[in-house]
Amino acid sequence: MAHDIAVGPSGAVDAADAATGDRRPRADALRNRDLLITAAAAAFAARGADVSLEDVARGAGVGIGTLYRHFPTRDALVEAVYRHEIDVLCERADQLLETMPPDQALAEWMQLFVRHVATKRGMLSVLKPLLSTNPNFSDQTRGRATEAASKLLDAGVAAGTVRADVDGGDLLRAVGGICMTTDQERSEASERLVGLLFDGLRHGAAGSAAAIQSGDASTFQD
Amino acid sequence: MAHDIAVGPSGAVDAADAATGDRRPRADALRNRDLLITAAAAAFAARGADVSLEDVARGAGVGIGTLYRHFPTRDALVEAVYRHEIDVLCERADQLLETMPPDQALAEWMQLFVRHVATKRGMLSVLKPLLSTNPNFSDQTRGRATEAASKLLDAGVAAGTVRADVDGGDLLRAVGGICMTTDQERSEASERLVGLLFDGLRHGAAGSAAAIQSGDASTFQD
DNA sequence: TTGCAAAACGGAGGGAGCCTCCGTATAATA
DNA sequence: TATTATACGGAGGCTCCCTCCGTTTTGCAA
Repeated sequence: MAHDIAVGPSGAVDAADAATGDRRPRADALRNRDLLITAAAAAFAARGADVSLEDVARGAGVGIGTLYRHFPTRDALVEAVYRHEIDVLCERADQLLETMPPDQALAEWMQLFVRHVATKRGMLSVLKPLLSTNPNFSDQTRGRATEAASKLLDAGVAAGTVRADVDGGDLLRAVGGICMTTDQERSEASERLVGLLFDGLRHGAAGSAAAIQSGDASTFQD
Repeated sequence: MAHDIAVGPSGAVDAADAATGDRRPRADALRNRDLLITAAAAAFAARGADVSLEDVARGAGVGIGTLYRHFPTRDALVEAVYRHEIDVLCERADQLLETMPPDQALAEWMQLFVRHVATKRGMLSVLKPLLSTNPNFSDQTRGRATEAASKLLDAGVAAGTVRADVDGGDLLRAVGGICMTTDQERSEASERLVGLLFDGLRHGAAGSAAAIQSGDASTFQD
């Protein structure tokens, strides 16, 4: 699943790679890396944030030393698992934009985000503390999600159905924050709150007065 | 704090008291409890979430056994420190309601919440993982905050300036969640997001159309 | 004041997880 | 096949967690 994370084909290795002396990893290294990510995902989902890394290594069938070589910190391991989840959401943003009006796509994506997070119960308990504690966690990965959020927002702004003074990063933080405070049984509450946020996003849009007066105010009442 | 548990005239001791064996805590126990809370607050603020409880005990000048007797879990200790912070916010809610219109008080309180949280940097790194991971954390304390939020919301709903389909718990979760995703340097971003949320709260209020048409749409533009 | 439980104290110690280090095994290369 | 750069694995040292129990202190009553 995460093969593309590894260094690309040797032809694509750029000057920086040459400078640091990077070279193509050995086959067993690549294989073990994947085994570890898979085992970690399973362990986190099943047993939550506090799994011992020794257990993860055991689950992957490798030694603890191998785990630490690939992922020097616990965070690094979590991030590798996390990245895949984000990829899924980013892809969906594009799909949504292709199949419905921007504001609807945005609303849909925000809800999708909540549901997606709610599904990953075990993972969530791992991510939550990390995301909330470490602002530098996964700048790169978060950047991809921010990009997706921005794309949706921009499309809405261009269509005049979404206000212009919120950026993708802000939106992501808000939605993420809401997800973080609710547990699985309350995911319905999250959806309501995210709906609320979305209403805020429409409020003040270029064409909002018209939308409101036409009685289209409450988007998430169904 | 638990003095009222103590009995009146000895003759009035009832079966329940005798059964649970409740009695007034000893003076040294009370003193050590306070010492521990103070030391913990300092340690958390200075060194973040990962202080060893052994260090906290040392800082308070008591043994580790004493710490564990008073606070059987790390969470219990954090909660004791946390409670005080919440008390401050609850008091402010009442004050605000007395001095300004409900919706304005609500907006003000939400912003106050953000700023208050942003100030407690060190504490925050302790609270965040806890609040987000443990849904049962401090039901009681959280209950007090929820109550304050509900009071503000209810007043707004009664005045027709706030929509009626959001409860205090939801609001608290949303604001708390937003705080959690932003760090100190970005507290200004949190304020913007909370403002956004507030706009969502007004949108759909009994009197919202009038408010919007009177040009009072953007509350947080100053 | 003195004596006596009851309550609280403190820290040793067993257990668990973290992470490093280095001898051994293995894939890539010639 | 021989060589060497890489990667593997797990023992071991360290820290922290938390419990347990002998010692100390406090509050109460005589």
